[in-house]
Amino acid sequence: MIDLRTLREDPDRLRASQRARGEDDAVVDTLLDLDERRRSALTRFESLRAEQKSFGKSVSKAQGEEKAALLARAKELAAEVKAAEAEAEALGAELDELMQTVPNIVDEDAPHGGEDDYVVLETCGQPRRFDFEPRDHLALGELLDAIDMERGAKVSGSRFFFLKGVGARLQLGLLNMALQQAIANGFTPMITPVLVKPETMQGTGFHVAHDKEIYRLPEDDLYLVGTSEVSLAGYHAQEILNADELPLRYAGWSSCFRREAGSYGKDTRGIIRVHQFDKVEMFSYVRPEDSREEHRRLLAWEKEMLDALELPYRVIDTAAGDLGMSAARKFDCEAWIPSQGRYRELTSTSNCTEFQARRLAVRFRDKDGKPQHVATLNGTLATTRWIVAILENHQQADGSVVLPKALRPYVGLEVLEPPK
RNA sequence: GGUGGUGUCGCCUAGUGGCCGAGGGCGCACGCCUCGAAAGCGUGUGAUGGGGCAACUCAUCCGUGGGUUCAAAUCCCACCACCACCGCCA
Repeated sequence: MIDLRTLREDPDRLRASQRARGEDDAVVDTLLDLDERRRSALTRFESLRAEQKSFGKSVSKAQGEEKAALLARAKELAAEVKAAEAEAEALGAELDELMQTVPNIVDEDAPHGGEDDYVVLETCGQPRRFDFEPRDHLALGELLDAIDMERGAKVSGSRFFFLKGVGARLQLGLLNMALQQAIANGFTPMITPVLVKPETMQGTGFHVAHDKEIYRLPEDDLYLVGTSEVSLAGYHAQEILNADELPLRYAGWSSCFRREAGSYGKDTRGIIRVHQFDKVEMFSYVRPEDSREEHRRLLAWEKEMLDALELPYRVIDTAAGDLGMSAARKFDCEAWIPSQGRYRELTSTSNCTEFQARRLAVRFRDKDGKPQHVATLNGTLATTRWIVAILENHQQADGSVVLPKALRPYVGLEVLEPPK
């Protein structure tokens, strides 16, 4: 949620942001008008209510006929108060509903434009030259008896899979390595709920009612998270944190669930795009003025992981039109995928500034003792998809895969070999 | 799933329709006292929104949401969380 007071003082900022995202900036005028009407309705209600309260006093003191007369007037007043309150509430609800649909104000440094208008910030490592025809990750996964898509589909449908044997070990090792790195960098490891209440989902910036990505359990009014970011953002909801405990950094380990509606026919082979995967996610609560620096730190930690795994990748600065609801800026790291001859997203780090905190009411006390919203940020440290890059980039002609040194102790193997 | 109990300002607690427009204690902050501190004494002590340059002021908030009433922390209903016991089950 954006800040209403900022909007009143500087509506052009939101207009510019909306245009950068390629969205309608007329919403600004609608918001301002609604806000104005709500405030005057609220003032009307409040003065009526004050009158009612003082009037009620005289009723309790009066006796006999006088009391009866006062009671009659009091009843009228009560009705007026009720009507005024209802009006203020209705306008408040209307405003709130509209506010819920307004995305975060984008960072002015974010590139303008849509999905293809990203800016490549840097390229790290060189795509490897193969002296044989490299296999794709699924061919390797099947050869290694590590990935079983067919039985995944049998049991759960398309885009589900089993990780088996060295595949299971690889994922556990990878995620554990990520978690250990996070711990070394001061993060508190967390294993989070994967089912959350609607207000948690909504507060993080996902539309429970409209988002096509979300799995729902309507009978229980619970929602499967697409990332532990959701649970970690909700973790401190409704709290006022101590300024001296910031920044708070959590590393969440969870399964993630995505419906992938509308991506029919895209990435249908293998585990690039699946309904359920596992992820270690970094999540930071910081002072708003520290959020840009923290964003760079998260990016640096992502790169540390990718470097340790000896993967060639590039870093892109996502354009405004391709940012999610909550993000003011987003950097993605994309690893080279030899079988596709292109870079694919492995990590994504977003600076959500105070947007999520405002919705979830996560605050801290500033120097003057006043509560202020924190800024929240998130970034990927490892996911199931990374297996794709590891298998493909480190494969050998016989289908075996030489694990990068840093990963070996976590997997307990140096080379993944096809079973005899 | 069932039965019973509990839910008040950071913590503990008072409060069974108007004197609660929430009292007290602890904690915390400031002041007095002191060479300094402790103790003691005094003052203050939340959130949200509206108005105001400001001191300030008005409204809302007693788990959440409804309802009854001129008036609700207090009465009624539903829900949630926690505790205890019972039943069922990885």
